[in-house]
Amino acid sequence: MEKAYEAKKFEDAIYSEWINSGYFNPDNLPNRNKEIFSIVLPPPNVTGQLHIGHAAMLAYQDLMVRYHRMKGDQTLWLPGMDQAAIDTQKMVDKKLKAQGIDRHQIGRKKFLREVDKFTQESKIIIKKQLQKMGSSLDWSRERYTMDSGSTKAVQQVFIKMYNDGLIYRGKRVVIWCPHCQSTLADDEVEYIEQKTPFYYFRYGPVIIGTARPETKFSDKVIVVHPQDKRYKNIVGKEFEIEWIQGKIKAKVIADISADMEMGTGAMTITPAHSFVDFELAQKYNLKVEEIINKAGRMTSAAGKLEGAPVKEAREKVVEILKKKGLIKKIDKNYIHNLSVCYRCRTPIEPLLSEQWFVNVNKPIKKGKSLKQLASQIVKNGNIKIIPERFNKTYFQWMDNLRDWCISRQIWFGHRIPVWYKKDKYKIGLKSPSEGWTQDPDTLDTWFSSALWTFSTLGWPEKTKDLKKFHPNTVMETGYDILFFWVARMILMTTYLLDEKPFDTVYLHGLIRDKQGRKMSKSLDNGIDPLEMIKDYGADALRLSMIVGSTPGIDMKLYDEKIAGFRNFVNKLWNISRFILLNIKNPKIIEKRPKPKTLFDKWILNKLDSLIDSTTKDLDNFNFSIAGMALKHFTWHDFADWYLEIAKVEKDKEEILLYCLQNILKLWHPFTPYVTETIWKNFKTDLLLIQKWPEAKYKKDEKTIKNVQIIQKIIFEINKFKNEHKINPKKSIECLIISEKYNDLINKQATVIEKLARVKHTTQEKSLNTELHLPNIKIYLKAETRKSNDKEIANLEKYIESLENKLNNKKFIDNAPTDIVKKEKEKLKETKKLLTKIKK
RNA sequence: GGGCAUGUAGCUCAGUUGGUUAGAGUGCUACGUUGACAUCGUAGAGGUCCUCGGUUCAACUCCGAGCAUGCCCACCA
Repeated sequence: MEKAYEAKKFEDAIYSEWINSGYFNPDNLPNRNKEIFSIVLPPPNVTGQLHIGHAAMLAYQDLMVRYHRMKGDQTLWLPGMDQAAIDTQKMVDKKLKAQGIDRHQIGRKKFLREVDKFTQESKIIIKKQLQKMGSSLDWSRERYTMDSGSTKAVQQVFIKMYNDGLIYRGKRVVIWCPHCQSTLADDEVEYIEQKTPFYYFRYGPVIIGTARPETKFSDKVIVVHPQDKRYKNIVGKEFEIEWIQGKIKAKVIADISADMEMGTGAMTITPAHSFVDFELAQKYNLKVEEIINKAGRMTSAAGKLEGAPVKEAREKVVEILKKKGLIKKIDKNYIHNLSVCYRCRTPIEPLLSEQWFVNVNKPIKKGKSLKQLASQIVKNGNIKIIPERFNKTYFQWMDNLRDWCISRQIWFGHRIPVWYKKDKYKIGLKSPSEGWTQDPDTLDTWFSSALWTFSTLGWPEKTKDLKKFHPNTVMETGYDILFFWVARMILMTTYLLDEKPFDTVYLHGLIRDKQGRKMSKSLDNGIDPLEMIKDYGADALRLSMIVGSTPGIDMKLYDEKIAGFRNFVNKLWNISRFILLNIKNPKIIEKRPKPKTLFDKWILNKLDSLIDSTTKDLDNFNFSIAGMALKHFTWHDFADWYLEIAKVEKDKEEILLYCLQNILKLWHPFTPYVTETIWKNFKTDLLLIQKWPEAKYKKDEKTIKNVQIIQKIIFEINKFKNEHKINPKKSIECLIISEKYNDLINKQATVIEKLARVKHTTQEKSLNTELHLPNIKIYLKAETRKSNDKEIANLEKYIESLENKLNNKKFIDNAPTDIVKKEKEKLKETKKLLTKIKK
């Protein structure tokens, strides 16, 4: 073994060994129990690069998967990729544009061939990157949201939902990007804060406020709140009003959607260009008239302004109303959020469009709608969300869910299985007969991802895998896609399979830069996981994202942090190196060896405790806590103490090996590469499939206490040397006297001598320094004498606080007796210590 | 506007049912390099646990109010 662990020398070869073993595939795993652990990889987009967020998700998932595999569970982690329709199409567009090609020139078929070429290449790159992290994914089951299986599932679902009356075609308000010429999903909208003039107009009997006067051409309804006293006497009446294009008739209705506090409390509605207004229009059966078209220009409803771009029309409308004296006030400091397309930053238009929708409100099963089913299954506790607080977020979103627009006006994606002939249309995969043309649109990319937990397992066929691995045990993903993905999976699965998609949702936080900013291309503050792996190794990168992170809470990541964990990985390497250097043919130690000395007992008891706690922590998703405890044990208990003891007390081969082997097993899910590399020294099966350690843990109080005393003695002597700038290597004369611990100290004399670098003597006279510990006196021969002022002050303060507590009758009366006893003991010992020091 | 989080050592963060003289890593300082490890060791300095109230014998921990920061949703009346 080399002096330092160089990750890049080993990682690739180790990964190949794992792959060749076939053990990533649960069908090949030996000695399985009945438990199932299944998890599906949230499919990365086929647009190319893996980012640090992916690395984090892989670290958490691989941790769980490796743990369960070692426990003997039938463990499946299924990989795959997502077509990311819009993103991918845009990237290919860009690539072609660089060659001077426009996709409309070459046509749909040729364009899709280009997309195919691009995604093929991309998949290979991503796969390699996923593997670099050490992900133990079952590649034999690799899937893609556009492969034949997925496609079949998507088509079948569409048809079933249509037949169940859950998918319909309708003219409804959608989010539209006039530049991209497509509908957008909610998450594809960004907001820019902007100052816009906000106009107040005289509109018959009321004043209305708006930032978008150009949409107001055909507003003919005034809405006020039913309890608004100001307008009580005009509700239900009709008024003739002077408006943009002359006189119009407008009636007043009362609805709770009007906010009394907002503006004047009265509003007019524009059903074709607002979700809220559209719903109101349906409720009251109002006419829905389009004012803006898909190109972002005014329609014939705007009369003379037909064809004008939105911005221009706004200015003109204001001018007209000004001339008519209908402007009451203009607020120039109004700030609002402008919605823009996330890709081209064009202001989006909510507008009426003929699209395909999923009806989330229609009662289907036992009178429950899709969204009610999806809500209920979480409410009933059938799906557990970690951290819990996201339940609330989930319900809020689900309860307010509107019909889901699933058609997209792009070429790449699952094509909508609908055929048109004049005004007729038919659902089906093939043209019904001559003269029918297929819908040119494709489905929202989330439609296929929503089926991911079961389409990957072979659904709609009733496969063995589906039966065995569905529902998934865990869904691990970032909280940022709780709505877009997690919620939609729950919705689709409860409807299609009558079950949940997974038992537990573990939502990790997002990775941020050192300043807490989101990582983005424009800021150029991204951390490339591959760079980090190259510099520090995959294990260090994984640890840096597991330890110190809490689910649902963002985490900052930066070089120094990863470097710190690289140091730990190296420490683990050197611990092993030290142990293995002296052992020629290291055997596997199956049984817990019999302890011979105090420290043997201690380390084995601590190890039992660690095995116990790590198992519990991993079962409870406390990854960070598990990692910290492991790290503490490995570095401090085992390396700093026990290995040093082993240099003094000989013949510890068995215990050292036993501890090391267990440490490696416990670490393996966290740091698979270095542990597997070290494990090779044992010349046996891969660590990957070693059995997870089990231990019956009972705290050995006495041993732990005794060791603490010895540690404290050594610590005090070291501290003394340090404070007096005595070379730690220099052995000084020492005498330790303790009635209470006489036996213990005598037995551990050699350990103390070696670790504290002292020489025992019986000649008390020559020893001019005394250190104080409860029930123990340490005499040292040293030139200097330290000042105790600060220590005395501290102790006096502490004693005072303890005395106050114990003099408090309420405390004595109310606190549990063992607490009182403990406090009394503390006081007694501290007092003793103080008098000794004062002397 | 509605909701959710976060606020603990210079920095990054732990702190699991209320009882610790409040912890880790990193950075800093000092001394060192002992049979593995300078990607190391030993020790030190450094904290009104955001503020104010309340519950309690006891609050970093529970409750309320406030301040600060971040995020999500709604909003172009």
